[in-house]
Amino acid sequence: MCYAIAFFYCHFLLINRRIAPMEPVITRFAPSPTGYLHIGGARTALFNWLFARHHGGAFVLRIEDTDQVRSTEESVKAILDAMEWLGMDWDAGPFYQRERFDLYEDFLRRLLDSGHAYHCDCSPEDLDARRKAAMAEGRKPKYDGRCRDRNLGPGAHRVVRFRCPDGGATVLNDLIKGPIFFENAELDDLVLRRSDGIPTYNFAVVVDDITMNISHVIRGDDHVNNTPRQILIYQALGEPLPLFGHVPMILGPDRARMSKRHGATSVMAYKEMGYLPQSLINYLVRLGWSHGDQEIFSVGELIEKFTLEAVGKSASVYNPEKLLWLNGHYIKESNPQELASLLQPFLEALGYPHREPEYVARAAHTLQQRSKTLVEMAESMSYYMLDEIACDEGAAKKFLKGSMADPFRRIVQALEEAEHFDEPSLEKIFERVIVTDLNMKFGKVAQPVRVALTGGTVSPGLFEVMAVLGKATVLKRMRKALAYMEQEGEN
RNA sequence: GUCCCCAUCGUCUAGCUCGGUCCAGGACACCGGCCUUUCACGUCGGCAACACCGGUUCAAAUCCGGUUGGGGACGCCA
Repeated sequence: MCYAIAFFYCHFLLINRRIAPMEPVITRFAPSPTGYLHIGGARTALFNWLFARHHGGAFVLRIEDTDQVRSTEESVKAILDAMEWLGMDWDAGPFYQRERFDLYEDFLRRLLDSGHAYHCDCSPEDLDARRKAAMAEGRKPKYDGRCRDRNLGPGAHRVVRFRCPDGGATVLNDLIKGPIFFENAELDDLVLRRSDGIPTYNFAVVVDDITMNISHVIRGDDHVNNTPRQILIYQALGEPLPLFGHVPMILGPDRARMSKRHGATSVMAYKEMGYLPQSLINYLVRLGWSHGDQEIFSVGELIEKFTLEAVGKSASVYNPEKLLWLNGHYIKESNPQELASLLQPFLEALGYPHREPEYVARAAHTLQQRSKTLVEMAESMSYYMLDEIACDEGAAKKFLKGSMADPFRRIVQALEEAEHFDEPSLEKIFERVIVTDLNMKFGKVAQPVRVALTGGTVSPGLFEVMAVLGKATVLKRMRKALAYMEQEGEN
């Protein structure tokens, strides 16, 4: 019976929507400034942003700071910084709920006047005790309605509660999950205004979404149960409903809700770890959303292709390895000049001396295929950046043998005479000296040269490295290695 | 405990709307071959899933019911 009514209601909503399409599209991201922007929040923001951009609508940023105790200005700044880094620009805001208290009062007045709200003087301690008792007896821990009909006026230590209908059902016609039915009897008389006069979240969001003309409320799954209460408030106010879309949660590897203990959850931590914003965007959008088999999306493509219909219903597990892979992909795709400037803070952090951006770009270019983060790339660049390289002792012992002294001497000599120091020329020189003159395999000398030049056994192709380093540096390092080998030879 | 949601490879997912084209496709990770001056990149190949039970049907990953499992919500937090 209830379902029949609910179904009918849904049908009504659908028809209604077709007749009066909600134009224009206005979405919002409404974080509470109680910490940094985390992965989950960023994805919610992203979906809202993409949806608005896709429809040529507006994206609003609103700071939900009604929690006086936990909200901080640093958090606001951290969130804005992260939004900016990810490239999600907003068309209006940021709005602060603290600055809108008068507005909430107006709406509260309407509810009070129409009898949809009432004052309540139950103390928090008392409520807590009653909730616990109800739980213990297996009853729903909802407000028991004690003050409902006491006709209390305003006063100190009194809150304002919403008078929830006793019967009937409320339908949430979710854009992602489909219709969801709630018995109103399950809902309770939620607090709209605290005893200190500050509105609660559930009331403030409704007022804000109404007054900001939000057409689509796209938010986390964890808000599903709040939605019927909010719908009831809209109805009590006689205001039209926005459309709701609840996106599934992001879980940690243990399938529990993502939290700090699952590792880095702060967006900005990824910046510090040398991730590119487009990697995070691309990774995040694919958690819950897909477009056939495609994995790589530019932001432009996302705006073009993003729809709520393609968002899945089930929660997804956060997988940092795939993000790493994507970052490697975008590093390969980046142009070296850009990379060089992005690299700058990481190079400085490692204490390398300053080098020309053009030089850094050429060095970075040789490492694009083998770096998954900017941090990794910066670390790999030590032999490009430092004058005195640190040589791995094991590698030196193994490869800088006395038997290599002769080939090295010849290489040095040939290099000294070299007119051009580009890759093809260098390759020709080595070909001549090693293969033709000495009848040796290039592979024989490659590792020793690599150790001489980079101090280690892992690096980009030798000719690439030499071309970047330049004649003077190459010769200096080759001679130094030669000296080491001659010394070894004597022992 | 009550309410709500979800359920395809280890993970992200395609397919489910319109049941046969799916002994289930792609990607990450993993394993192996090739390429090769190291490491990577690239490339080729491999491993690996429709949670379970029942129903509807000539036919079910796709529809229905139940079970189990997982998640979320039950605040004068958001």
